[in-house]
Amino acid sequence: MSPTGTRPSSVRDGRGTGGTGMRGPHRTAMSAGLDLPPTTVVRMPVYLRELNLLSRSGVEVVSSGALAEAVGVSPAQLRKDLSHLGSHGIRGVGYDVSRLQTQLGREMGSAHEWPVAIIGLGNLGRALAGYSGFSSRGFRMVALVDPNPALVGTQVNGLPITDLSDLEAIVARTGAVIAVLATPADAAQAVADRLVRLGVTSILNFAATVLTVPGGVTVRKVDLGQELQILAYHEQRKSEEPASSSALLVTARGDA
Amino acid sequence: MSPTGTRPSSVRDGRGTGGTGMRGPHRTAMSAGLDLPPTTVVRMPVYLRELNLLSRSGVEVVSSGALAEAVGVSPAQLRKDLSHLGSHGIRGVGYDVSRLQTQLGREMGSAHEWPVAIIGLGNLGRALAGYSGFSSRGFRMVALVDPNPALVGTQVNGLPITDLSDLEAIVARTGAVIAVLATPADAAQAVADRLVRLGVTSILNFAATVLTVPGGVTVRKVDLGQELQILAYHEQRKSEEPASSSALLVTARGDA
DNA sequence: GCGTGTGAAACGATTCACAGCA
DNA sequence: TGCTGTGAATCGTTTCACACGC
Repeated sequence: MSPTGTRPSSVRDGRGTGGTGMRGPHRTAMSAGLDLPPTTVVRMPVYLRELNLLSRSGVEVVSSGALAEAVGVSPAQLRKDLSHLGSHGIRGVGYDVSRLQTQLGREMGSAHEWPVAIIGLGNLGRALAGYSGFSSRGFRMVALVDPNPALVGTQVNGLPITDLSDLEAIVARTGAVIAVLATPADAAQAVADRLVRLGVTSILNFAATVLTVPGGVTVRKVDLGQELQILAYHEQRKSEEPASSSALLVTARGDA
Repeated sequence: MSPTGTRPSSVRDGRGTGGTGMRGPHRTAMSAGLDLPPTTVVRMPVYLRELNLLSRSGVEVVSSGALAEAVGVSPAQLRKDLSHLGSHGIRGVGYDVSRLQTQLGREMGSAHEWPVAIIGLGNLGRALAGYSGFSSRGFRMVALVDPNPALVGTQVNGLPITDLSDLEAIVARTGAVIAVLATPADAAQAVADRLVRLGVTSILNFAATVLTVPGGVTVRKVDLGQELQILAYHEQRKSEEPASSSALLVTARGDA
């Protein structure tokens, strides 16, 4: 899509890598900055979560086979993924759970708590505001914003809802760099534009619309209706299929 | 794909369909049942949504370039995706919006309304029960199930919550083949097992755990904490990067 | 022996580039 | 002329298979 500069800030790549060239893996032995393949990045949080679970149950060492099975990937894939962070396993044994946990956590940015703003507090936004899976993974909701006068001033999970017109002030004050967009689809782009102007560089978009943002801003879209439609496609295929004898249908795994 | 590998029960088998036989509404003898590439399947609902929008605004013809830009993919990719459904565009002109809409809708299973059950009505489950993006895309919530006595009997969006112990009865009665799992992580696998036994063959899993299901059952996982962690990873990289000269880092598009 | 780490092979998805047709 | 449809080239991801070290 690179071409078509029709609209304003579409952008897409740039793949700035170039520059000083030194960027590949192993920039420094210690600490992060690794350029992981996108598919690996997506799986890392899953590994991390499983490691936390293992750690909590007192497991100290885990093999790629065992961990892989727990998270539903192949052992080879797990090893390849982990190898991107350098070599931390012990041959013939496995991985030290707590070491790997630390290493992976640092790489994924779990080292500190990220302040998050939620824009749009309808049913979904309110559910997200109280979602325990956020806080347990190192995120703290610091701002709830909605234009609805009936909501402004009320609290969700102990945090007051601020009026949309105060978006700039509250984001600046709380220092949120990650925003969760749970507005109606037709409001999403306008809000995203304001957020970007404020310095927000990561957006989790629940609105069923494609956001256009400048380079340097990361957007992840979660479209719940889309997910169900994907399932419907598979359902339909199954029902059409006349129980073909040798069929061995594959199960789609997560992937996002 | 099929991560199979060493997994225990996973995959294997030819479609449990057996038992209750064909559940899905009509098998619509006519029309495809095309085996689309997984990445294409994921994008189809996005195209479909945009087509609905265009249709509603009276647009009758759209080019791959225009449609592609609206949904954030490259024109070549869009054409390739659509070409899987056969040739429906007009060279030199573009695609007939309503024709494409119909064709795509049929292929994705939007031809009829799918009955859906939601298990787990905590904050998230309740939000999903009232989520307009489901009904507007051809899904109808027909059963809400939760073990909490305080919730059982109350209504969400006009639909009463049933006790978990009545899961079998309500699923059988409503004929739901698609289920949305919004239970705590530690309850998810057990509920999934029961659902599968009941003939449910598609599960949208919001619990932060990997489900193991027999072959023929499709699972899609939506892990909200994971999504934020992916954003955190990118945030971290940006903050570590000392504003490398001409850096113009990439924006992650969908994922899958 | 066992399990990691990793090149190399296989596979799949995306992009390119252009022939073909309205 | 303009845009679709599509083989061919490219790129990225996954899987294989085996050398290496505990």
